[in-house]
Amino acid sequence: MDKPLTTTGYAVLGLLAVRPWTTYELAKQVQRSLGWFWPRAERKLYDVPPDLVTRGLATVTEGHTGRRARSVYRITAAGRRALRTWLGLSSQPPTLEFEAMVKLFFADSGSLEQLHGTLDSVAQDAEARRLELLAMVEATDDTTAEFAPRLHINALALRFHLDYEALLGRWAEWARSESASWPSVDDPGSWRWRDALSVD
Amino acid sequence: MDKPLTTTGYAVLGLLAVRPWTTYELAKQVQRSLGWFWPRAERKLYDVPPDLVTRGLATVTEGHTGRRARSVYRITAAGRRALRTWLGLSSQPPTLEFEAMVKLFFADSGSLEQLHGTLDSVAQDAEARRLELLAMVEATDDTTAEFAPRLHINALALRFHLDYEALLGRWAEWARSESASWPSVDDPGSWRWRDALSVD
DNA sequence: CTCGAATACTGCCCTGTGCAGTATTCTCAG
DNA sequence: CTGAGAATACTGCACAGGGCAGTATTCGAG
Repeated sequence: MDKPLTTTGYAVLGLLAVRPWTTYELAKQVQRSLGWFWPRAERKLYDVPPDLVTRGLATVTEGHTGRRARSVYRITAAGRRALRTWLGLSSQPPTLEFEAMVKLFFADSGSLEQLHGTLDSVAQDAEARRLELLAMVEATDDTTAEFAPRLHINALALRFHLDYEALLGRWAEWARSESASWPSVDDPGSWRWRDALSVD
Repeated sequence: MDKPLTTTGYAVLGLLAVRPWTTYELAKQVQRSLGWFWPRAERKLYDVPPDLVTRGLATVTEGHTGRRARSVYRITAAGRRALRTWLGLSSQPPTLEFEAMVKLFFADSGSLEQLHGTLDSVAQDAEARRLELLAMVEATDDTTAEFAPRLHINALALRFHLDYEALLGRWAEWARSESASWPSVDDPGSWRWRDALSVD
């Protein structure tokens, strides 16, 4: 098993570089913080730390709370080196999975009402996530935050995600109002598609 | 196998609603058009059409070019009904997988130079994809385009993707110049993270 | 006529998801 | 002090999906 570590592996290694974690904490923390740009099912995150141990990138301390198991994982020096090396490698381009856009793309097989419903949901969901991000910013306190020495880096990521959710919301509202002028979903009437694609 | 169709299944069904396709064409077409918002490996797309046939949503005509097999898939009436029903269902929120953002998030385990390299790549890749999209717009001709009656819908999707790539590029350039003022990757000096998160 | 590109797939192993299931410990309302 | 529900701490299983290698045929340009 000298296959290269996956991005998910490096993501967990990155968290271990901040402080030691139990698997359970790790599984929750990945979803809270990295979940915004590297979403992974909780299930998967239970497999990753033991794999890091077999690779010598982390160590495990098996403890317990009463009768219940509780494994604490710590990064090793080799783990820090591997992480640092990885930070210098080139990255895969971002990939977007956007189910509502698939529905929009095939909207002419349905009704204008269905398209409007899809776009309204996109706008509402994006706004909900934007408010969730803003609440996280509000709740951040320089003195008590767990990641206090990492707040400047967090801010760069948050700036992107706030703007990204805002873009989603604005686009969905724009698309809804543009398509509202169409006689039907497969006939845009006098609507000129090139006007919608002008580079401003 | 009365499990619900996956989004990938509906995506292929949607293409079949436009016109009949061979598996090979389908595999290429999904990557060219839907690939921007529903990326799937070519390999996977060879499994989908036969599955649609077993569900009665498509039919297959086994033909050949010389000695080589060539299966043409067509949507059925049941397929069109299934597609139409699906267009009215709610969608999963968009998910973003952004490896470079994981690298940014753990940038304090590396150097400022590594962070700048990551951000430069993000900006360059985003600009390359934006130009690719603009070239697609330029090349579109109302009279000959294969998807001529669908250009208005295409334009809504393209507007999003152009703005999305522009956002990626602008964000990466902004993050690079902001972080350029930091004394080191784990010390932002006098840089105030709250200023970066103001809502304008 | 030849060689490389395009066509047309299949097998295999791995990553990752979703869901159900199991069991223990903590917390707080009554 | 007690009982119920939330949080902790996982595992198994089936299925979706990705990456890569491999196979073979046909087309088109020089």
